[in-house]
Amino acid sequence: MPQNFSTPDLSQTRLGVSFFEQPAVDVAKQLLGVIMNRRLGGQILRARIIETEAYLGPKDLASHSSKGRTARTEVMFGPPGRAYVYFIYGTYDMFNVIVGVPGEAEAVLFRAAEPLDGWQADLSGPGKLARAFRITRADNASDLTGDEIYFESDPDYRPRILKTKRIGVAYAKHWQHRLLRFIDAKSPVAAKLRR
DNA sequence: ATGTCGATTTAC
DNA sequence: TAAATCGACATC
Repeated sequence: MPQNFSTPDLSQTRLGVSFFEQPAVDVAKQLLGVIMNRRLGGQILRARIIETEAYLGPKDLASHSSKGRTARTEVMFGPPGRAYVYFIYGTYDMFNVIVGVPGEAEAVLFRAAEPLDGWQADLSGPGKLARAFRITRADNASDLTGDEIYFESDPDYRPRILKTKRIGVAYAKHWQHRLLRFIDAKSPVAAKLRR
């Protein structure tokens, strides 16, 4: 039986480690429009990412890595493409991906997304996004290029990228003013995001 | 051992 | 505009 060698390889659209090896700002921007996948038992939860924030390492006073290497931030100083999940306000888990050069502790926070495939969920905020995707501290340090949580590019989708200051980082001296939050203005959900 | 405060959300 | 809620981190 002759094999069909021209069968499209769907995994080509899946984002690998090299994508996450880029600087945080690049990853944060390129993540807009990307499809996030989470395998839960038999089904897969999917959503298009529409809001992210970049955190630039120990020098960035808004980043947890500016506190140095601690039990909590340890994963930030590790290899890119891994999850950094932390608990805050006694209620929410925040989902991030480590990016850039290992040891430089850059990260991107996932802040909002549009559910796909008829999935009814409110993903407009980092706490709500993580909760809906069932992501908790148990997922900390997990590989985001594997089969549990992974990302697919959608070359046909072109986001309209809006830049603003990051949310909730007023304590971060001059870093609070940096335009490190990225929103896809094309998304209907973008209209109701916090300003 | 104790106090402060947060990469948020929701309700008043 | 403020309360909820608890763990990380700093300080005593």
